[in-house]
Amino acid sequence: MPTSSRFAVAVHVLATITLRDGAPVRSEDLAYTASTSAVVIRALLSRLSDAGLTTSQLGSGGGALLAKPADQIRLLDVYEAVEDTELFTMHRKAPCKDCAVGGSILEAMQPALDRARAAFENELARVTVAEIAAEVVRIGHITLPLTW
Amino acid sequence: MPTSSRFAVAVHVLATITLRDGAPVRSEDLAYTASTSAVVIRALLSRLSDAGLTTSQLGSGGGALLAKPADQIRLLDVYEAVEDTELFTMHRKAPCKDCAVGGSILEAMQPALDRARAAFENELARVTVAEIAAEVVRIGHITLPLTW
DNA sequence: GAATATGCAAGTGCGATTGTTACACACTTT
DNA sequence: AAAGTGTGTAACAATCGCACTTGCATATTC
Repeated sequence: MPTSSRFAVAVHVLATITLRDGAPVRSEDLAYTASTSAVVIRALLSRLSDAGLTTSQLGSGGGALLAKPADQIRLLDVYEAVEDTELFTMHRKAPCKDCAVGGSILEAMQPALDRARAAFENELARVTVAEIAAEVVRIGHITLPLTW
Repeated sequence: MPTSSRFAVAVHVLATITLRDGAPVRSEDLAYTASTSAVVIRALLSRLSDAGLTTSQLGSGGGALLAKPADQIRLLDVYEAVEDTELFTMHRKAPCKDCAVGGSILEAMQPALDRARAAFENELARVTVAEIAAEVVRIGHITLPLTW
């Protein structure tokens, strides 16, 4: 399963921008801290921007900024902005519809899977980027404002 | 996020075996209802067997059987038996440890991600294969015992 | 002994993710 | 205005896991 690391990197990026407190952060710098490339970061920022979480500032001294306060960005918002695949992947080819079980297994599973997904999303909705950023400060003994 | 369809197919397989009520089911027949190949099913059954959920019977008239009652097999057991990847995929390359955020972002996110995962697993633990099989019967208007 | 069914290994095809390179475009500064 | 800076995007290669197929050894039932 090519599983994507986009969610983790996106939270990393948003926490970094948050701690810069208003100063734009270049995709190149974000790429450095996240151990990836600037192109990947820009693709990520493109999704975050589409979701209304960030904005970008062109030209010298430019970079990425938050489009709204960090305490109003939930991890669920980030997750939905950057993650493409469903939590559960069903049969690659639809099950045999003429079979007793195959004909209704998907419908039979759905409520249970929906509840699991809802519980999952509910927890992600409880945490904001601001809280993650605060945790970073607490754990890392960082002195603000951030220099690097 | 998992992109394998193993979990869905495994639940399908277990529900089918459940409704056969004691009669072994050949991997070839399971492959047919799940629209896949017998080799894929056998690989799946190998994992389920390792987890103590199924057993296999060789020879003519053989096939897969449940290793314990269907109402004692939780969807969480199935999920853990067949799914390899973590719910959240972290950075492909570890983030820059010398950076203010990179040095502690993983640790900072972990509690929130753990809560989401726990909520997810908790819901999957509430549902059993027996309940899914009962839903299949209810939705599909099936007359037991299962002929196909 | 013959037929049946599982278990497993090797090789192919496919799709998503990530990384790389290249270039056009917009904005800021001098 | 011109130069420098940074974003946005496209095209391509590399990698990885999943799923499919083929082939065969092994164990069990009839």
